[in-house]
Amino acid sequence: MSETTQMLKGILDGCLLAIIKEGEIYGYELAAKLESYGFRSLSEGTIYPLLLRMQKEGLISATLRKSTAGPKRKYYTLTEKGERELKLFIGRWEQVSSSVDNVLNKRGI
Amino acid sequence: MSETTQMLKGILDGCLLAIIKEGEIYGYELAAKLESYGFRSLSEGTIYPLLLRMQKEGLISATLRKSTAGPKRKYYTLTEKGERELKLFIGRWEQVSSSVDNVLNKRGI
DNA sequence: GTTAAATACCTTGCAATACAAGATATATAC
DNA sequence: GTATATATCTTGTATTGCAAGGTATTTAAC
Repeated sequence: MSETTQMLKGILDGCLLAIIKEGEIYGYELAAKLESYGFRSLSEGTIYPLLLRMQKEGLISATLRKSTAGPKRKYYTLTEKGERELKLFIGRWEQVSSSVDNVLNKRGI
Repeated sequence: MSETTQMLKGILDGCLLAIIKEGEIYGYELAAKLESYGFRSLSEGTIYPLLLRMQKEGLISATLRKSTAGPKRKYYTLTEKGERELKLFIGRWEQVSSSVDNVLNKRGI
């Protein structure tokens, strides 16, 4: 297991929501986009199950479309519930990341 | 399970190392310190197993001392291996947190 | 037309870890 | 002796990233 694996837990789902909010996108493209944002190569074994889970939870919805080169693509968009969850995620992230930064910079609140 | 629980995975151990590096400290005190840095009440069921694990891995070492009010305290200090691990953690944290910030601020590298 | 490569998606099972719940022990104050 | 605050540990559960392996489609090369 990679060293950053544990660190991504509870973070990846929010990042996917944030990217999907920018505009309709399909899984394969998402993986590339995450890498462009600085995430080290995330495997499909990570992304596809996550997307399915979030779809089942009603955070995102999917529509199939034909591709110009390959099998059908599954395009995802954010639902209202997904937008609310994204806001909650951002709040949690700000709380946690500022706490960590406080610890690393050695100053209390 | 709390919402931030998953987000703390792979982050807490590094934060403990960073606090222990500041100076000898025991578990009970550590919990209070974490809260002062902004972490919401972390239970002892989280902290003590983590400390034991890190001790077993040789990242920290412990000495028992009498307390003025209560049972003996177990004071922890950082080992050399722990210092190296702390540096690695900081590198991982900077990589991951900047990636997340990139996603949330919607700008690629 | 068959083969190869790139695209695109899914499933199963494992490993790691935060935490709830419960247990134990010491010292002080009443 | 009883209550309270201090201080530590153990067991079991839930969640989730990911490796490994599988399937299907389109285009291009041979």
